[in-house]
Amino acid sequence: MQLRMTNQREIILKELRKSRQHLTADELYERVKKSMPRISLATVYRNLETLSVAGIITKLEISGRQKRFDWDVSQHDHIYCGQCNRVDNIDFDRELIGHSAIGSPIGYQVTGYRVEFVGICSSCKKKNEKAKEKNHER
Amino acid sequence: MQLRMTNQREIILKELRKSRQHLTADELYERVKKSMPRISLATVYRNLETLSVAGIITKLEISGRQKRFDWDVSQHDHIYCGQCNRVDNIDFDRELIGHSAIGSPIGYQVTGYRVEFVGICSSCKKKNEKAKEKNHER
DNA sequence: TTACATTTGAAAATCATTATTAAAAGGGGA
DNA sequence: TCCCCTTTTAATAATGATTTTCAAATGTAA
Repeated sequence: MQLRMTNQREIILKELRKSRQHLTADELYERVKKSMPRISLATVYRNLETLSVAGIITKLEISGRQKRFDWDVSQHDHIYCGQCNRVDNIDFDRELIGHSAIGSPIGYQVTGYRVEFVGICSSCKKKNEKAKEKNHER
Repeated sequence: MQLRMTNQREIILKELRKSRQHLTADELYERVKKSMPRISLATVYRNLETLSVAGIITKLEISGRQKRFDWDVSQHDHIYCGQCNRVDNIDFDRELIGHSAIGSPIGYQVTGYRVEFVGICSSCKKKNEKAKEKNHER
């Protein structure tokens, strides 16, 4: 894990950690640009890849188009908002699955599993309620 | 669900059902072209979307690049090969999760969850063994 | 049959991501 | 320090998957 910490690498990592969120490459790009305006989006992608291969961050395999990155490398699961694609952590006992007998994997050698919860985040819930009210007004 | 069954729509659906697999849009396109050579890839995408919105098929939100479509709309989980991206069904007791208390969804209204297993499929396993043998020969 | 709506094929556009390339920056070791 | 070699970068082009656009074709209802 002897990974050279270049300037841009360090700023990208610091910004992701500071955010405490699950950001996409371009969200992170927007933030990093503030302190390093000439950085390129490709550099952000490249370093996020490097950092995740090194195990310093995690690349999340989640639904939706854009990938998101997690500063928290401990094994945990996520929930995402089906409306705005926001991602948050969810507390859930992974052992439940690990200990369950996995039936008929038809010749597969199972190496892992991911659990992904789907829902509506609180901010979208509020938005929807307001839109509903407006509908009633008409 | 009163969905007009156009010619192309019907052929696409029939081909997917016939395959008994989890095909990508372009895999399906290649198959459909055989009986309808002038069909366009956009039509395949368009109709797969329409069919899945209507609940006649399922669009799979899986890891990897291309989305896959499932003729089987019953709720079940999948395993995918991390090497060739092939997708298969996996038999697994979803109740395990449904009954588990879901901790701190921080304001989310949970609407569902997906479990995705990862592994190496039997055909890739074989391939790898052969490659290994070849390595030893040298 | 006419009039309107839906669907299609072909092509262009979009979106996220990766590859290319020439220039800049970083390490050593003499 | 200077030289040489490797890595990284910014900018841009390229890629792959999917979606959009639009004019033509098809379907439907009165």
